[in-house]
Amino acid sequence: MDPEQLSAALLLVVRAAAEARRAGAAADLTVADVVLERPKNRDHGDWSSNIALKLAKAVGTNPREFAAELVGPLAEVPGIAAVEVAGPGFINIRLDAAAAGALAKVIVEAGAAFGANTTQRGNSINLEFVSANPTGPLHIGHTRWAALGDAIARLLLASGATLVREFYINDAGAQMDRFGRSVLAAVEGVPGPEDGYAGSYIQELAARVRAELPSLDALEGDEKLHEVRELAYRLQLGDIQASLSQFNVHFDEWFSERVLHAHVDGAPSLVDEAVDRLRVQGHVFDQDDAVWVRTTDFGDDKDRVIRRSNGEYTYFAADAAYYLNKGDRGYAHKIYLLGADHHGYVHRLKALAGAAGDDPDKDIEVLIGQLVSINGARLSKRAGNIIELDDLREWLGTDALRYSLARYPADSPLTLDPEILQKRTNDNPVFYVQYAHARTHNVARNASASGIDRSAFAPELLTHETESALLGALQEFPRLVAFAAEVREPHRIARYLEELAGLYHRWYDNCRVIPLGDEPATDLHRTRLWLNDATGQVLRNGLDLLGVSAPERM
RNA sequence: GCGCCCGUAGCUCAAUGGAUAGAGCAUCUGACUACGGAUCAGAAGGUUAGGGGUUCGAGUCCCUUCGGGCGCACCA
Repeated sequence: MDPEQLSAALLLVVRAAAEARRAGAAADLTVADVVLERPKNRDHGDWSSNIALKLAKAVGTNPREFAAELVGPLAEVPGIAAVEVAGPGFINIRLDAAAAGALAKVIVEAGAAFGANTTQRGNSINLEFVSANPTGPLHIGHTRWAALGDAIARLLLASGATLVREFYINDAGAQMDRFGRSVLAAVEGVPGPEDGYAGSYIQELAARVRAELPSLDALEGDEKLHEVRELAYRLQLGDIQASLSQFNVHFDEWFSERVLHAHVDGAPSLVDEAVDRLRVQGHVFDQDDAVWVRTTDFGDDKDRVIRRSNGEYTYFAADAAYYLNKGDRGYAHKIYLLGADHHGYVHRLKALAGAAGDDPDKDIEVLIGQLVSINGARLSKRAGNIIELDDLREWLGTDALRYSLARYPADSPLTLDPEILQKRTNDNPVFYVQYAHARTHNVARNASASGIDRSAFAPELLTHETESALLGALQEFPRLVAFAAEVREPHRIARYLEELAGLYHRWYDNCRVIPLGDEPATDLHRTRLWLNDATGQVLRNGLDLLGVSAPERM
């Protein structure tokens, strides 16, 4: 018996009880109103409903009394073993062992698909994240957005959304010239410009540029600068792409800002068109020889210049064109994952959506992630004291790194302690979860060697307290995936996996799959193997949603 | 000054307006002739920064004070 069936049964009972009281409010009730929760405290049963607390007033009684009227009919529902009223009027439901245990087989048969759901079906989403300037290597902040963004993408895809992972390449602004001049200076062995990039990676890029462009010395002036800049840009972007790929983050679209500024066959650029399109919507005005967008109409604290008095576009103009382009490509819903140092940009992006005629509350979503730091130090690419994604990955491994970063909500500032991250202990709970998964495979291997197989399935035998708890957690997984996708919070998957791993270890301690000594193999052992394998499957599916591997041996 | 985020156990952090606010680490006490102990059982640890409000019910929502982070360009 799954939660949907239980909700449907509860709905029927509630309707009948409300009608008996001649309360019209019950007629409008749907399954969505009858929310079942898995109680935190196992003593409160397998499932719990607060429906009596919510409806008591509407049906003209108090919660406990209304709840009491639901208990009898509910207890008659097949698969329900016990129903009781608790506290202020909660209804606690306990399933019988066979109804709860049937899930083990469902999971094993569904395999990798268990957890997939359709709650996001029909949503066409553009998820933009990382979007680092191609002027230097990815640092720990980018690493956090990469881990988080990719996990959010996996959650939404598992929930049925149409989604593209997109990386916006800021390759058209003044920072590219500073980058080019910095590399050129290094190539020529002279000090870099004061406003340039100073990390040691500039020297490395210069060496690679020299090696790949032996004819460089024949060039001069702007031509030389241009060649150096473009080659260094390609090399740096290639490095970024390789870093992310090794980090198991694969973008579907690498969108170059230059596309927005290009005049194809002399035609207006996408940026030109974007300003015109915003003007048509009525949110653009001219003042002091500049062109402005009235972003204050959408909550910004001041209006923003989109085209300067000298005729050049601001960065904001490219963003406007980019936003419109995403819509033109068919993505009704645009999600931006930005660092907290860009939070001042949220109102502007919302205003863009509004000025484009979209709904700022629905069509655009900006997720702000707080900064990551190490030992309290703020990291700066320009100062050159960054900690690179590549170094972190080699140091800690993709699995531990991705898991640690996806384990916390984005809006919680995160301080990584190198000392703790180096330890292979429960400070890195990924080891706890992965070990539980490896253990399920070990048990399955041993079972096979002992002649225990899945030839019999008798779920009514799964009566131990730890089996009931384990089944309860397994049952929650599809709803959790849907919820985590809806609120864009992958850390809920990580926390769930830790709980599930703990429940598995406790079950393992109490319930043997393989007979001890001369004990004969029974259907109980065989049925437990189903539960063992089901748990391994859910651990694997959950880890996969976080982009973390599930080793069969450790 | 204005805006956004945060403040929860000694530490790192959870908690969809629900029941006695939970995990891990650290501390203390136990379980290895083992389906790999990278595990498990138990103890201790809290005025959810302070105050007010909303309601059947507030760590969560609203107001306010204090403390911390970040941001407030015709830069990108």
